[in-house]
Amino acid sequence: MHDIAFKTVLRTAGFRATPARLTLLATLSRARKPLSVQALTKRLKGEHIDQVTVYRTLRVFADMGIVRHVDLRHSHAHFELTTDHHHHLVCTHCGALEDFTACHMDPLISRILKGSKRFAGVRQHSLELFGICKKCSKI
Amino acid sequence: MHDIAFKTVLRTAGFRATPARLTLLATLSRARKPLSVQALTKRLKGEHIDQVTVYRTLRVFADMGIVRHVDLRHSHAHFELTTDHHHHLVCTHCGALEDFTACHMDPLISRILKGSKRFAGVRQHSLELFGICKKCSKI
DNA sequence: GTGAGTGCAAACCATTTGCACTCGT
DNA sequence: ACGAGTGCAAATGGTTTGCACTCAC
Repeated sequence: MHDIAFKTVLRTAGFRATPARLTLLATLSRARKPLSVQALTKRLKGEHIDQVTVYRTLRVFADMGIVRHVDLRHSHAHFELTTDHHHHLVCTHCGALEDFTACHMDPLISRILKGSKRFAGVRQHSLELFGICKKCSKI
Repeated sequence: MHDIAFKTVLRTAGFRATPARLTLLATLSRARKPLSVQALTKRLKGEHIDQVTVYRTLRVFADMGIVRHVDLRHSHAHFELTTDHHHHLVCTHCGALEDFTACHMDPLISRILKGSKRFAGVRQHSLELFGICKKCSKI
């Protein structure tokens, strides 16, 4: 997905395609890993986008469904584009990240829903694996 | 697990079995669902345990591995005993909770580790399902 | 008796809110 | 030109830290 596509996505959803939003989307797209608000704001430095705007914009994106909040068990939130469904391996020692796509949750989810008396449906799921990367395991 | 067992667990791990810690463990044990620090502190009211102590104690327990931090996508953390491995269904509308135990992650995890160049092992995983409960789906 | 554990007050830091200004439409 | 979007400053709220006191060992 690139700049012109982003513009269309925003307009179609009834939002304005401002420079801040387009830059933010482009930066997230380039990053290819979840970014914290701080990291995101720093990478935008040439553009002078306020951190508050980053927060507000990320919330809009999350509500739209094009950005997802990822819990990496740090003290602050991380965000990434939802362009493809994937999850993360996180090294609890150095913070190294790796993606994986095959989570095969659908059979599990439908089995759980069948066994549940109170739940009607599942829309999203969190799934992150926390472990040790090869570098840190050698230390 | 009951009070005397908790005492042993703490002592064995090299920690002191103080009233605050034992009460906290008993409360978590009674709750049978993840509690926020606030909720936890309230339930201990008769005992006059400071919220700061609750935070510090929970960290100790989490480091020991007998308590786990659960991310329910609220603005604050929730904690529960790790006595049995399970996960949660969370209603994104009303916050209703339900447990499920069968997550069958081991095959998935070993498959992912085989395919990973950078990761040596996985120790923990997060997995929560976010959806709509039957009550809220009728509204 | 000694140091781990606790309470209280204050600090910290990620995130949110208020309000006046700006710019996309 | 109208209102959505932004920047700046200030508030908020969950969580952490400093320090003197207490109690489990």
